[in-house]
Amino acid sequence: MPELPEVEVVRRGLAAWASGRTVASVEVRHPRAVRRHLAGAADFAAQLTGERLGLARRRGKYLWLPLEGPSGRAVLAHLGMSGQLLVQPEDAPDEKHLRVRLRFDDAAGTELRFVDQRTFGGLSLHDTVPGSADALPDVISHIARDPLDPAFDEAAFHAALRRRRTTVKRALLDQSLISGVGNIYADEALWRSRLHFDRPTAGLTRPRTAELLTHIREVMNEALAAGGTSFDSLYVNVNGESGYFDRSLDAYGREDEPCRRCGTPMRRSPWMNRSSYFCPRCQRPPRV
DNA sequence: AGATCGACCTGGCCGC
DNA sequence: TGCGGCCAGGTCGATC
Repeated sequence: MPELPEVEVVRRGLAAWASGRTVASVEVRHPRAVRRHLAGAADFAAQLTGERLGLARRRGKYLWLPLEGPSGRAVLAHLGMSGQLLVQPEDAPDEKHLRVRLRFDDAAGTELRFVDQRTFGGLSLHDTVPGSADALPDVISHIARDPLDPAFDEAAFHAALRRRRTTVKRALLDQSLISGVGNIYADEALWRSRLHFDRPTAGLTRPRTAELLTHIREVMNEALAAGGTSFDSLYVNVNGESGYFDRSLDAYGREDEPCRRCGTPMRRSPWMNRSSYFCPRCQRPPRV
């Protein structure tokens, strides 16, 4: 399940192996992999063909490549739950769940593939926000900056938490408040912060918000370091299991296992059609 | 406008 | 062994 660190590793791979190349052809093998394109997959392919790809960018879990032509557009990617962007030799066998293939007009001998078992992810083509330095696609202008972005506004984030009538984990997963955090990193950061997922955000003090952000950044940077080590090959080859799943998680998936701080058995609570893992002793639920 | 919830999707796993 | 059903979960759009 790619969250911010995994997506950043993919971005670096794209910057190294796809940016600067010109698209020779696009093959869409599954219509659902092309998103929000009313004119259809064939038109998507036609629009992209002949375009030179600019430097790969990322905000939260979204990735995009600005097109260097005069259109001022960008090709946007979201990996969803199971998406991968792979730079593969042109003669490598097709993956079972290959959805989109981009061939290039150079002699590098590699192509870019979007592979996605569950098709929650996809590619799309968008206008970019006028004047934005990083060619932000207009459809993701509602996505907040992520906590690793130097321009992330901590004071504004805290103010938004205080204003909202919601709970802390819901807020962490709300990509319009802070982006890049998914279920796994939310649970990890909350455990490190000794915060129960159901704590109201309105009661958070500024130091508590600062501590939470510090832990989010720590867990993401550790994951990035782990994922980065697997990125030394010729190919972008990253998925939700990149590196981070090899290291031990402190909260996620550890139901009934001892808390690494106090030894109390960890718990799993059903939460918004998914699960929250927490230590019932270190992370006390709020009084109702 | 803010909050909530269902739909989307497929493979792995569990229980009968 | 086979099969049905559940689970994983990020995002968007509909609804209140």
